Amino acid sequence: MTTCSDSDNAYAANSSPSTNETTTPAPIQIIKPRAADARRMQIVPAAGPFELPDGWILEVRPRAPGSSVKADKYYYEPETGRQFRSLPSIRRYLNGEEEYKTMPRQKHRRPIRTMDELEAAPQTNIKDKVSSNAQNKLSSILPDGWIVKKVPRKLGCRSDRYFIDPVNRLKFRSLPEVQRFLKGEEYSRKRKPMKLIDCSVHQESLDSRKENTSFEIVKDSNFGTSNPPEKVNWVFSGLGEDTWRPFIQESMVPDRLKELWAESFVLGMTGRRDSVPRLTKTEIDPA
DNA sequence: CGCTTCGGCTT
DNA sequence: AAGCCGAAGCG
Repeated sequence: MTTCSDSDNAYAANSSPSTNETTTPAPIQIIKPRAADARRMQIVPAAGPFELPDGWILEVRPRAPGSSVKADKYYYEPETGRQFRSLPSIRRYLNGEEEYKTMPRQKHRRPIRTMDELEAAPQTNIKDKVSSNAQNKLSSILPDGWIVKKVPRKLGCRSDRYFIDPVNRLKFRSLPEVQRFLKGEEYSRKRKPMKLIDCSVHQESLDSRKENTSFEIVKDSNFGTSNPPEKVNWVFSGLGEDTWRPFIQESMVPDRLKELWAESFVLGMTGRRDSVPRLTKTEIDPA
């Protein structure tokens, strides 16, 4: 069973006579005809396919040419003129949901505070085997110091990975993207790396980061010779000083190292571009 | 417009 | 299963 209204997108079916490429086309309004025998009341299934109810208005507002997104859609309820930004939002509205405008968010889980909780937590895969093929692949592709961020999805059990270059403060979505970047390939408007946001202190930006997120730092060949970490999980454990806590396999990272990493991590995310420290063997070895 | 998440397709 | 990536959803 596939959800969503597949891509039956009601773009103005090539009936637009002007085939100008350079100018931004004007918004197009499509009024969905009301079926003669349209039922007064419509049952709206909470999940599954859902399409624009009869009589509703769809406005397609094209974006500037070359934009990574072709157009934005706006929907209007016929009687009230109430505007909606998406079909799911309309469905929520018709279902009588109070907060129909925004997607329902997963409840915040209580931050993890203890080792026991950490081990019990499903997504903080500390127990991952360190030397899997995947891990080796990461190490071989990603330059020293790069970070892999794994973001569990709100729904379902999948995750999205991001590859972060802390020095340039860029974020990529796949290894091929990273490789293209490293090769100095041009990137088109699409496929442009994302800039790392400045999440330095305070309010909204921090709030939106409360959820438990697992980070892995990919092995850095400079990270010492005796017992180099293949991977570190950074576990966000609530607000306060000791917020990001690195774990290697099961055990805590020695304090000195931890400090260096934390420093590098935080500065990489928030600091001035020119002040990002590089971890070097000499800094670490003395430990 | 830009970012996050979803979801289909590929590997 | 995991990864890639287009695109929906929405701030």
